[in-house]
Amino acid sequence: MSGITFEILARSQHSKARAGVIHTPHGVIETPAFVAVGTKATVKGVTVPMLKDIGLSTIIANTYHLHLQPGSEIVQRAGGLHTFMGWDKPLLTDSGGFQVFSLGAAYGRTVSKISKEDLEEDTTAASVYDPDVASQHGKLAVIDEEGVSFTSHIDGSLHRFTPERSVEIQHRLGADLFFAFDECTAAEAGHEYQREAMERTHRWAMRSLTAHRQNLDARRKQGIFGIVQGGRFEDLRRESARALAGMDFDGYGIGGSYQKVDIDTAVGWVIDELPDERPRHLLGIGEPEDLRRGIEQGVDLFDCVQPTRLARTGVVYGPNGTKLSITHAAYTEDTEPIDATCECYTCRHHTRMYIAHLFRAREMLGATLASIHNLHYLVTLVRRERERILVESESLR
RNA sequence: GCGUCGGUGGCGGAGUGGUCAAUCGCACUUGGCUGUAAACCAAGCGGCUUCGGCCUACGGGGGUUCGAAUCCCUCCCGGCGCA
Repeated sequence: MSGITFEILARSQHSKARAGVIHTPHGVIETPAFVAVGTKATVKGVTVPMLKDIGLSTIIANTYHLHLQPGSEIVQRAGGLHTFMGWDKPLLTDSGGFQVFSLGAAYGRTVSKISKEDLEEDTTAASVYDPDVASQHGKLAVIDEEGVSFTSHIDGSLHRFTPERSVEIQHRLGADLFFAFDECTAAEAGHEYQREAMERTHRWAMRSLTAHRQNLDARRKQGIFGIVQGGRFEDLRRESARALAGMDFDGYGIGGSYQKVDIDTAVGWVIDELPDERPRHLLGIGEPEDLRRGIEQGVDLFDCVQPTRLARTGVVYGPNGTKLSITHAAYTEDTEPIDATCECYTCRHHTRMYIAHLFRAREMLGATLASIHNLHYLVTLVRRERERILVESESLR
């Protein structure tokens, strides 16, 4: 018996959207939901009471980062991730697979998880994982069939992740839900490499699932999600989703890199193939428009660094979702809040000119106030979408 | 008043005959950021430009020189010392 269950409460009559509840040992996640990214057991710059005030129900932390610092044994000794970070609500951990991408193929390059333009296929993408090539390029991660070897970005020490090791670490961290170890590929990787990486990810998924099932205690408390890959190729995406659907995960992550248009297409293909009764998590996606599209496609969970990273670099979601660079000259004497219609702590208490001043003066409160606002903006956006699905569903009856 | 040191782009501060429209830092301006090596990174920052250049600039004025932010004279301004 898994530690988590998913219940669908309502379905939109206009799209594939659905509203539901994920029950976890640490409470419920009302879906669709936006999950805050708390990589190193902290949502950067925001305290737990602030997160609760914003309305966040769930945080996702990272296996790779917590393994390197402070180490999963330390977290376990603290009583698990919940106790360690003082968060008593649902928690997820990502497997570290994304770091294989960001420290491997994407390392030192301007490769983004999202590519906006039509990229030419890079048929040599497979070769970037060759150890020699990798060392030439100064990459920190190298992939083989068994797992990934990587050097710590913190102190250069050598480490190795296998699916079993990732699961073991995630058991120690003790989040309510965690992800199977996967390989996130670059959007421009060609079909050949995407297939190779995808098939390896499937084998890793099975190994992760097996490793999880062997730990009866963890199995009772934690759920595991498999991650669909396949790049932007329909055949691969569908194949990947079908393969994972056959593995009886508690839910499914949709991973990989995308082109902007893929949010509609690739996610749609995947969802067609996934079991309806299991939750789906679109990994690493979080622009307002992407959230709306994902929800329409039937996505239940999202996580993204975008709100907090943008906030720290002085960009906030303004009225109607426009992005404001708060340090622009225009705001230095602007007595309005970031968004007069916003009900977040920041907008209820502070002006644009004040926040602009904090950023110019490099005061850390600026990043905190901006993060509160951006998180609130996305959480509220998703909650409203959820309410709409519920209302639409009721009107149908 | 005498002596002395110094006046360089928004600020600080290099440069001390040509490769200087002038190193660098700060400030400023504008981009970028989507499972966080990110409180970060990048570009710009005298004016004009058909992007090849052109013009105006290193306190003011004058001079030496093929050539001056750099040397000389003079004036103005500031710091310090002595009266």
